[in-house]
Amino acid sequence: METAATILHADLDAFYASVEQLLDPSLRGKPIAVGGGVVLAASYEAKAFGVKGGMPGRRARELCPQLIFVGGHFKEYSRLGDAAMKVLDDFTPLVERISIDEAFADVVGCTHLFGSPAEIARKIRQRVKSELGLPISVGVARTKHLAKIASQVAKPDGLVVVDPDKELAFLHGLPVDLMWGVGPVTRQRLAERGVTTIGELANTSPHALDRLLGPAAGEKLLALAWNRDPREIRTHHRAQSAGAQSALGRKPATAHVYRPALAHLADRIGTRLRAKSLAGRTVTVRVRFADLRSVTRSLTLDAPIAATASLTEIAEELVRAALADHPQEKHISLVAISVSHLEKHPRLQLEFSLGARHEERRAGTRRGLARHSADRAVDRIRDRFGWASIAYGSVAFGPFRSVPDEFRELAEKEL
DNA sequence: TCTGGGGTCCTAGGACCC
DNA sequence: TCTGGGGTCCTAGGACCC
Repeated sequence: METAATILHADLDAFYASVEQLLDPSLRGKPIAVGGGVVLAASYEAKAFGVKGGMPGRRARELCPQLIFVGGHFKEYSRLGDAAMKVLDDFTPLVERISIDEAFADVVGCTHLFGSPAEIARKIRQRVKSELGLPISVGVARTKHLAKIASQVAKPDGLVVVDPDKELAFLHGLPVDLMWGVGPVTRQRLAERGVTTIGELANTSPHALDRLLGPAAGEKLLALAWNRDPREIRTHHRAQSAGAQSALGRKPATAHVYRPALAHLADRIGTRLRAKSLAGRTVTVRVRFADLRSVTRSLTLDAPIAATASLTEIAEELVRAALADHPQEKHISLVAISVSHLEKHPRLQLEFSLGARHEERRAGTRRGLARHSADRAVDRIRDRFGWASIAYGSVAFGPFRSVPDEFRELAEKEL
């Protein structure tokens, strides 16, 4: 017997822009963009002009002179995204939240209560519309990959159900870039071989795909093109890393530029880690030069750290080393820090391994403990009075604010 | 006015161990 | 003096996703 199509992929349409149009009826039916310097989200009316997320605001205005920029109601995005996803929870516990506006759900165990998967999908769409006032598209299929493609095809504000016996007929006529894992580079490489549809990809030799995309990617795409998707619904997974970045414009590659930026980033990351009693062993920095090329440097420690001052020091050292390797680069446009190899830390056994010799190790231990209690004091003050109520020395003036912190938080994954 | 921010996974080379 | 190979970890870079 064939497996039934019980996987749903639900995706709120042009989410931030739809929320703005919901909150301000005068914006409905008009091309709007959330953001300013950069477009964070565009309404469908704006997308019709070619306006897309991530696009510089100036470029967007060129494409669509009547474009209306609106500020973000971040609290509302968070509330409405959660509320929409909670509608899925009312049908099944098997929900995998992908982001603020997107989730998979498996309704295999609840059709006897609520009807067929297609009927459940209709109910979900109807409830999100009537209770929250937001359009949401849903794809229904036997696999996650196909359900996701179905919801993309359904947009805007639609429902597409893929019957198990019509899967390949549905899939093979679609362009390759609808597939999970095909971005601009892969799409271009495939196009150079004359492969533009998923059907053409499916009929390309494994050997050719190997050479073109590498063994793992080739095999994966071929499996997906034949609708063999091994991925299952994962109800809760935790992030493997925590990071933060800051675009700087075009700034001299000097310590007095990157030091306060790194301190701010380390502060954000350290706060998040400590809030979840986590610490990480690997610190990675990225430096992007003025021409947008970037380099990374990383360091893996013996023991995990979470103290802001330690993260800052290591990040500074790594950035110094990266810049020293590229002395001809005089300007930088972005710095980033990421902390990985995360571990739950039961006690204050942190940052002990800063020196090789015994004395140094003891000094390092004392310093680590002192840093940890300083961080805890700051964390507690922020819990009561808000994040901006206190900051580390040179960060106090918060000079790097290309994007509001509230927007950053929307993109953070659960640690 | 030269493009935001938070993530995941894969590859490839080298060090090191057995 | 020359010769094998597997496994794991670390580092750097890159593609991709939302």
